[in-house]
Amino acid sequence: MQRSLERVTVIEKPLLEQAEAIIKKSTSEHRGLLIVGLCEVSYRGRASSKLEAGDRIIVVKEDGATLVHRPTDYSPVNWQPPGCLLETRLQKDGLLLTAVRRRPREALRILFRRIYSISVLNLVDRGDFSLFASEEEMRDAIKADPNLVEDGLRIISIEKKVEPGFVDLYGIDGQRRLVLIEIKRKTAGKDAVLQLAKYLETIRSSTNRDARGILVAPDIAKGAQALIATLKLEFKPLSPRRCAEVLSRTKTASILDYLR
Amino acid sequence: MQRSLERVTVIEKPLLEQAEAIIKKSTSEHRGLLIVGLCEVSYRGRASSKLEAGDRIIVVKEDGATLVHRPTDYSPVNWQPPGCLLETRLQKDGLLLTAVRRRPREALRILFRRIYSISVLNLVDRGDFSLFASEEEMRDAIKADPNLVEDGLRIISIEKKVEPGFVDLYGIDGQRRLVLIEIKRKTAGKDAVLQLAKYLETIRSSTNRDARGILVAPDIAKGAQALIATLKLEFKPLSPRRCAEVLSRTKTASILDYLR
DNA sequence: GTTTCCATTTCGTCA
DNA sequence: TGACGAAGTGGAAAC
Repeated sequence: MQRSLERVTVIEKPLLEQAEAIIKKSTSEHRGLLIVGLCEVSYRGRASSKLEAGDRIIVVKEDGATLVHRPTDYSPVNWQPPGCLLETRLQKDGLLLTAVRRRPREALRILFRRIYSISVLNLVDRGDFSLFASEEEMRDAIKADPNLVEDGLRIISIEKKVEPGFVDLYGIDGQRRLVLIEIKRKTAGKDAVLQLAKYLETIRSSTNRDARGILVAPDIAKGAQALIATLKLEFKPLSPRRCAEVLSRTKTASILDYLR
Repeated sequence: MQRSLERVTVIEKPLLEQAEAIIKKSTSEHRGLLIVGLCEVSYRGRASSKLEAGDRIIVVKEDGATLVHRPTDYSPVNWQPPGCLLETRLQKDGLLLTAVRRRPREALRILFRRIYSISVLNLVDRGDFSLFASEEEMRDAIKADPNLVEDGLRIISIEKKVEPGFVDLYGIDGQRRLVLIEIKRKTAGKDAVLQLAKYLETIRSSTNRDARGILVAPDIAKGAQALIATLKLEFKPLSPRRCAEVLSRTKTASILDYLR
């Protein structure tokens, strides 16, 4: 069939009978689908939901991942993760598309009353994706250039085990004092401060040495700010952006330079 | 223009020049778009990312929400939330679609090398969406029928303020003892146990009365199980599903009966 | 497999 | 609008 060689094959306003055949064939061949139509949606599984009739965009991917998108909003209103079992059945009341997953047991049911268009996809995507300046990369940036946090700081270890978990960075400052660093990618809250305090307490009692606790984050919540003062910890503002820049200079010719 | 009255208007294999005009018109009119094409994507903002060339599905919604989907996986590889500013520009190297948001300042750049199809959407979706048996609804269910947790239990207040936060339910059992209830929609971990223990400690010291702590959840993690015993707390298995059923009986003829 | 924690979390609610 | 917690969170890494 020549059409299947096309990256996209569009069928406009198919009868539900036609749509049934197209969808069955596409899903059996593990092809992606874009369906725009009038439908009702229900879900049963980790929770239960019901979506009354309306026009929606349904994305069915090669791996079975199924998304039901309304005309607005970022999130799909209903969905099914990759690896689910897809079934299509023409009923009296419409064309039923079900996506079932076991473990957890859950089922998505899309009942099409009308279909405006179906796009059968045959896409090729081998492009690499890279994301930077995650919390881990912030650690790397600080490790590469501890001056980001404080002049004279030296990092001894990262993700050091300190009960009851791991402290992000562990170092020694210019006055040879121990420094614990807790990193947050975004606004740090009380939890981060308390976590750091807990680690600090553990370190102080186990080493019998004083230690500084520095919370590194792009910003700090008000309540956390007060806690910082109360617990005599410190806060050092540092954005992921800055870390990405530092990483781009420190590590290698960066992909950042690629981005305009 | 008659075509705009259609729910879906498909343009297959447009020249990039044509695509530019179509996309500009559609976005200016706040219409949704489905674009399938060969593109490169970059993002700068809360983090930075670069996606090399490949075939993708781009969903642009009426509210500006923009999703870049690869042929597999649930999550969009890149996106921009609703309310962003969309711009289209034809360049020598392709058709550039940018979605910019302020606060946080971030930009999504999609450079199309080729476009396989564009679907201009004109969708109508007024259907109500209802999700049930969320954690909040579990609270409601237990409040409506405290026997779900334990016979003779009476609920005094919900979301009661207990430093350092709020305890889900606050009640009195058959022996007139205070009962704190922590609810989790899914498997409860140590964090839930520790949280409950903290509230319990606060209550015990502030009221000088003993109190029971009951963790209500569909399941409990192994480590949390051990903690429960150690801290002399209690665990009561209760599924969101069960809560939904109870709510359906208690509240009104349920939407549950609707499903399936 | 389960547990834990991060996320360009998103999404809701509430002060 | 900001802050805080829940989510059918999803996703990755650790164990």
